[in-house]
Formats: sequence, structure tokens, C-alpha cells
Amino acid sequence: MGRTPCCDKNGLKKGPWTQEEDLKLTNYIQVHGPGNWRTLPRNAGLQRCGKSCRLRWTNYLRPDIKRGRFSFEEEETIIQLHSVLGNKWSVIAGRLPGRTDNEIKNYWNTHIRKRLLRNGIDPVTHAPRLDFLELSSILGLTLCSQSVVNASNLLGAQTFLNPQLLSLANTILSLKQENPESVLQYLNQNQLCTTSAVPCTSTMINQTGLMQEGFSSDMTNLSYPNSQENLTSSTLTNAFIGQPNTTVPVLSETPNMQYSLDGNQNYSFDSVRSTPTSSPTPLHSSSTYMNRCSTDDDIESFSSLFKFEIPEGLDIHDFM
DNA sequence: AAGATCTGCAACCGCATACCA
DNA sequence: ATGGTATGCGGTTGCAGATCT
Repeated sequence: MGRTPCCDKNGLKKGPWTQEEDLKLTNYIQVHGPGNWRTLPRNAGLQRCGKSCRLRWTNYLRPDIKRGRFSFEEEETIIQLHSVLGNKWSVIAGRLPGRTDNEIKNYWNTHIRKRLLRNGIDPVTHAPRLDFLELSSILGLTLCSQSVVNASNLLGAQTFLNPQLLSLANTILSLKQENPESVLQYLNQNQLCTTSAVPCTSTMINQTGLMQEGFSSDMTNLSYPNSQENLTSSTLTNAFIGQPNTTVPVLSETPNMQYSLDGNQNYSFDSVRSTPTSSPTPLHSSSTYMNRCSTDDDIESFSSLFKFEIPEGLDIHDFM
């Protein structure tokens, strides 16, 4: 009953393929076609498992494989499809002629995923992340409220806060409780307070009633009722983003911030797209987002992240 | 210049499902 | 119907080259 095992792993070669092996496999498949991977290695004179041969052929030797950098259009397509399909690399590959699932998977993990993270997009949900705003909120409350914020509130957020940033928040909180002036010293020493945007003063930190009166509900603009100065969220986020070796933390998702699909089948991140433009920090300034983009590619991709079109003829329902 | 660290990618591994005897 | 194999897929690893210190 059943079939014989696909291959006996004993004595079979593993690791990188040699030119000679590639040649043997290619020649054999050109003559006999790619079927029956179990018997293929023996027939082709290869000391390899059939699985290994299939992988080598489909991911590397196949003549229709496109090599080289992914084009902008390909990248867009991958992002679109991934937002709908998730990690269905083979299905995504089916929409990108000449690209293999392995190649797309690698490209996603090494390029696109990092880029999305860097730009504040959750690569799993494709929803904008409010990490910085949430942290700003926590710190804002910590620094500016007269009521003592219980450290457990911060610790409770530990499951989704970047440990580095949480540690920073805790440090500032404890300093504040000991001596508000030491907070200023700490912020200035660590360049966490951008004096050009808003000077940190003890008056500001100790200002009364800010929590009740001062903060706008969306936390994008933390205004001081008795001051001309506005402590913006970008001021705080700048402080963190500007720190070398500060990684982008993963916080909670925002369910109300998702793609919207307009009549022209344009996906857009409404919430996030509006944030940079309405923010005091311009999109193309060197702060906030753009200072994380090290290459032209990053910049180009960043701008495209917030609006892209689904190619004509691409029916999402095909994949469902 | 050399060692450490980072990055990109080919290849492997294990699982799920289709297929077959 | 059952159980074993073949194939396909996604996650992960390991290595080589690039970059940093």
C-alpha cells in the first residue's frame, strides 16, 4: 500500500548547488520535463533529494525567472496583495510573472516589512501604528499632569511597548516624582527635548490643569491654555526618532484606522495620510518620518505607501 | 587592517493537503 | 476507507558578502 519514500536522505548532498549540479538538473528537465521529483535526481545523476531538486528548479533554474531588483510596480503589487492575502506568497507570486514565492517572501522580510515598520505601518495588519502618539500621550500626561500617574499604568502597557521606550518613560516618571527639575536636566542631557520647537521649562511640567483643559482629544496637538507654546506630538516623537539606535516600537493597532477604498479603487490610509500634512512637521522635512528614510527608494516608497491603485483586472475576489 | 556586526538570499525543515495503491 | 507518499507552502536557518567600529 502507498508509495515508496520520496528519497532516502542518507548519503544525499545538502547545501549550495554547484554549477555542475545545476547543469545536470537543467539538462535533464529540458529533455524530460520537470515531473516526478522522486526519481528525477537518480535519473539525472544527482546526489540530491527530489525536494531539493524541485526547489532549485522552481526558485532558481527555471528559465522564466526574472532576476534583479523588484520594480516599483512589483513592490506596490506585493503590498496590495499582502494587505488582502497575508503571507500567501505563492498566490502573490502567481500575480507577479517571473517572481517566485521564495523571492517575494525574502523581499518582503528584508525590504518591505522593514520599510513599513519604519514608516509606522504595521506589516501584518497594514494599519498605521500610533506608537509614537501613544507614547507621547503617556509622557505628556506623566510630565504635565499634577496628578501622579501610577507607574503601573506604564507597566501595564509593557506588553506592547518597546522596552527601551518604556524604560525611558519610567525613568522620566521616577525623576519627575523625585524632582521635576531633574527631568529637565535629563531631557536636555539626552536631547529628548527639542528646544527649537518648545523649550522645556519647569513651569510647563508643573502647569496645573493641563490634563483636564489643555490636551486636545486627538493628542496630535497638545496645547497649553496659558501659553503661546504648543507641545506637539511631533515634538515628542522627534525626540525619540532622532535618537540613534531607537527602534520603532510596536504598540497597539488602531481599529478605526484602516485602508479606505474609494470609488476609483484607490486604497488610502486616511488617518495616517492626514497626520503628516496636518502636523507642524512637514512631510518632506528632515524630521518625524523622513529622517528615517535613508535612500531615495525609501522616500519614494514612503510616499506611495499612503496611496496606491489596484491594477485593472485585479479582482480581489479571485483570491478569496 | 582586522574583527564584529549587519544584511540579503538560497536552501532547508516541517506541516498540510492532494494523491494514489 | 485507509494509510502512506508526493507535492506545495510558509517559516526559519545558515552562510557569504557588505558595512561598521
